[in-house]
Amino acid sequence: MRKLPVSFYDRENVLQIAQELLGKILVTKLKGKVTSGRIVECEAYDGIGDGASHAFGGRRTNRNEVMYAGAGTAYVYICYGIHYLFNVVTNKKEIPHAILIRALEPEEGIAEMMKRRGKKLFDHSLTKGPGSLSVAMGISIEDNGCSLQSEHLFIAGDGFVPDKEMIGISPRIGVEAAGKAAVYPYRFYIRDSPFVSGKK
DNA sequence: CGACCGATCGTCT
DNA sequence: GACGATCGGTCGA
Repeated sequence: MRKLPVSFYDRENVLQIAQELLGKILVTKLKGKVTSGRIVECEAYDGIGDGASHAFGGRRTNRNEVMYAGAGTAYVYICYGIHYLFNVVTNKKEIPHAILIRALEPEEGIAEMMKRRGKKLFDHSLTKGPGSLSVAMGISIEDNGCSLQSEHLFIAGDGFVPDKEMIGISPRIGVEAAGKAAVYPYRFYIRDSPFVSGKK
């Protein structure tokens, strides 16, 4: 298992990177607890021309400032006042590309994830959906701006690459109000994974 | 199983 | 002062 280098994130085609993130492993190490999960669903947000992006039209505020940081930075923000949503920033500094991680298949530390989620029984909802996976992985607003080369939060590969036909593509979820961008096929997921959120 | 709805608060207008 | 890149519970079929 090998941490993805900055060069993985530092590329121009955010759709390509999003697709390549499927099958990679998100890892956190917090207070001695290791939790990890394989990425099975993500969405690309393609910079200032993307009507569904927080950076649409070059918008730049305290909240989304981290989107303008260099490749391989964590962008975490609060959604609906309740949920932390975890994104990875791609492309060069000042170019606000990002990928929202929407679902994982748990690997290590399942008991710890269940504890964080307040679950007694293991089921697919453990790491299904961006808000849920943040809780399971212990990701919070404190991780906003954190480098993904950190020891406590990173994404790694173990050589597994999903076959092309395992990958589904669809419009993004929850962006109905984004006009033209609402129908862009920027969501990527593993077709047969029960941990994928939304419709297949 | 699908549709609906309330929770909850930081962010931007 | 309105509005979310959501979740989980409830209700009805």
